[in-house]
Amino acid sequence: MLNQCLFEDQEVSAQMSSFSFPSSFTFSHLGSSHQTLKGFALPPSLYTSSLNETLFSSTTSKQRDDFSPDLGRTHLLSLQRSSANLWAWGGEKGECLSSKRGGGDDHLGVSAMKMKKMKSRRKVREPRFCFKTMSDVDVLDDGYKWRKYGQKVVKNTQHPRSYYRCTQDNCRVKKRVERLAEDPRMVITTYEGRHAHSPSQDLEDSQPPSHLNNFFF
DNA sequence: CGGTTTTGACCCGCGC
DNA sequence: GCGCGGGTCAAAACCG
Repeated sequence: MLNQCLFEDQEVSAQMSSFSFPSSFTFSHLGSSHQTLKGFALPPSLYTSSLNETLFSSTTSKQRDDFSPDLGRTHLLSLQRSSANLWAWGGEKGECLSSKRGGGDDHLGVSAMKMKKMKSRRKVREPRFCFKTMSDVDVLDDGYKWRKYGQKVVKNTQHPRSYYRCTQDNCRVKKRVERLAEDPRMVITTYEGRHAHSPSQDLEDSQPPSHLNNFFF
């Protein structure tokens, strides 16, 4: 397949299409070590060596019910089916998860408080962008600095999934990396959220383009 | 010594 | 209600 791009979310689709992705997306910085796509980082290998093996996908984390079943996104692995897909929709009813649980904080232990914190973070609706590419290395250099915060062996796969977070302050972008069970040569990289800064070097506060922000809010 | 990785524990959502 | 699977935390280990 060739640069298959799947959008499960109209909003994302609309915004992504503003730069004619994927059929005519261009990499003007091909010479540089990284490339960003309105905040999404695209590993160099993606467009320098294995474009024809790349599958793109994007979602703003709406419920899977919203996904149209005829998109042929079976390649997008369990991500689509994971309960984790439900984490960040926020909005909709405008109610936060913690209020739903109706519990008081008093009986929550320390870790429970932690989880509550996590949940409040999840309220934020963050787009996700997933692609697979053929690569020898698991972690593709996309120009951003990542810190690994977890690794998990997922069922029916012999390769662990790794979880990374952007090291930039105030940047909550995450990505996870795993190899395809059926084809270990393929690396699945899923970005969640959008960088509000430029790649790598910290540049004092960059200048977050406005069109970037409306992806977050 | 500061930042990163490793890894076991923990929590949550979901399906049965 | 319980067990399972996935995502995250955080202490310890590691590394430059």
